[in-house]
Amino acid sequence: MPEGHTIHAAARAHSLILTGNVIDVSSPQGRFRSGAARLNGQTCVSVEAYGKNLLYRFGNEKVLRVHLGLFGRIRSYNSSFFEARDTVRVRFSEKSNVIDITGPTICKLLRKAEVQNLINRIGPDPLRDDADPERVFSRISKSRASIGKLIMDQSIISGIGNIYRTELLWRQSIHPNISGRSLLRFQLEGLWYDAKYLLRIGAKRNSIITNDAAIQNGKKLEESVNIFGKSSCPKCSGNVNQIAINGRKVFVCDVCQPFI
DNA sequence: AGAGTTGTTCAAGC
DNA sequence: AGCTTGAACAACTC
Repeated sequence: MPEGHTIHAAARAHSLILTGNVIDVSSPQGRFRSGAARLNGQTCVSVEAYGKNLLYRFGNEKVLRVHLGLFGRIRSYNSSFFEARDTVRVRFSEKSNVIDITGPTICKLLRKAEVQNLINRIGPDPLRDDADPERVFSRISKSRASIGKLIMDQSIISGIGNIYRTELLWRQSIHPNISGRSLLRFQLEGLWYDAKYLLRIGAKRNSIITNDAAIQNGKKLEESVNIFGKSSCPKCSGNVNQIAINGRKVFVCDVCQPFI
């Protein structure tokens, strides 16, 4: 049952107008159809990120939660004459600027209480000023699970994905299979502050850059990372092993990241 | 054309 | 309870 919500918003800070149907993604029919929406003129007052969640707040206190998941994309066009492809779930538009969102795993209007629940259940986000790293340290220190798993658990720390996981652990010389509770304080701090550093660069450049030497000019991912997808370690030239954690590839240098 | 992918969530079982 | 695994889902690229 497609439950369509119609929104028309002008985002002050981002100067966008959202027109179109915002529909729970669980509806297979939930897709944007040009001209299908009747607008109700709600103003988008802010756009905010909590980890990988984007929250678009509207003047009527409603909040649009967008999570791009693995396949979701946000594309912008300079012409409103670009017809939305039929996979578009939300279109923001203003004059000749258009932003389309496709493939989000979550794209849903939340009530106030649901927003609070969401914020409460996701871990501190290194990109946020209000994030408390002690919450992260204490969770990791209590867990027997591997740091490779914990660091990508969005309820413990939010924002880190598969590539940052590999790169962070390599940069901090920590083997992914070491259990969380055996990490030392300086290692926890190393991971947190490096995550902050790398994610800031990523947000600024709109690209994953973890190699200090990489000056990113539209280069490929492989030139911007250290060992993700690589077969040899840039530090010691040794062999890089590929392991799987929760079915995702993780790359490790057993020399630089000793499994103590 | 088929494989691969920068992710989450739920359910079930140990 | 904490942890693990598997499945489902998404849309596009090469």
